[in-house]
Amino acid sequence: MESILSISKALGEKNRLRVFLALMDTEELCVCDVGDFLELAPATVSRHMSILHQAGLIESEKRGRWVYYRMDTEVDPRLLEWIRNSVRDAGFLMKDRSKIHEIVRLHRENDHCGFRGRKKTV
Amino acid sequence: MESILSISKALGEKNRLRVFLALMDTEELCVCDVGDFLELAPATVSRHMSILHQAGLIESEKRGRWVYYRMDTEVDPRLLEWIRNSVRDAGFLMKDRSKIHEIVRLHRENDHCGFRGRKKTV
DNA sequence: CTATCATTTCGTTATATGCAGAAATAACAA
DNA sequence: TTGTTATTTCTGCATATAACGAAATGATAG
Repeated sequence: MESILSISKALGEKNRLRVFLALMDTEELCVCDVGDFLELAPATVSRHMSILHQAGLIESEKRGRWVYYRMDTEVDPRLLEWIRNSVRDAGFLMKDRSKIHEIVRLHRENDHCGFRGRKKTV
Repeated sequence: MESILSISKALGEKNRLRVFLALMDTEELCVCDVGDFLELAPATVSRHMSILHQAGLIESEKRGRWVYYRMDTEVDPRLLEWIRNSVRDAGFLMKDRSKIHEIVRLHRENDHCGFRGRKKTV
């Protein structure tokens, strides 16, 4: 029951659910990808990812300066089936999908967040 | 996505999850059954049931003075499969299971909560 | 009708949680 | 080394939510 509870808590917050759905559609994301995606501060994103991780929904891998998150391969396929099926409608999802793909594209071409971030163009 | 979110929120609270699991194992429960089960005030129980109801997880039927809640027949079977499978372990569940059955038995024999409730036996 | 019981709604309080900023840690580049 | 970027942890604040009691509502019994 603890696992149902922690998973439900993890997915019961809009931003975390959006990240998880994005990771069902994207190989891997680092914290700065997600930061641009959700438009939240890195500290906040880090905390959200930690909650998803502790629920066993995602796994992390550190490569160089970046921590990449992806779907945990151990996630119960029954859960994924329910989610995939429930998300069929989702005009919302289309927007998020193109958004995350665009962000990943930019981040991989340039140096992740580096090309902007703290650099005020004012 | 809204449905995933509201369902996850609904099940992401321990007492609501316990009620939902109980309803996967019990035909129907009224508010006072659940009150004795969770050991919470009727007002609190009513609110929890309302949240489960709004998430589409349970349906209600008023019969006489009582409102009976049961699993909503429209709940996605994929969700139920995940839950059923995740709950296999659950030594906790055994305690809750016998507790709810005992409460229902007592309530159906006597007049629901009436035989005690506000009547302090001190 | 009046009384009683079950439930819901409302108001209040305590706790939990999302958020950002600052500081700490880690990895690399120069 | 020093500087830069990415991430995490910590702290404080604002909002969300779970809890109760009291009052309102609905239904039945007398």
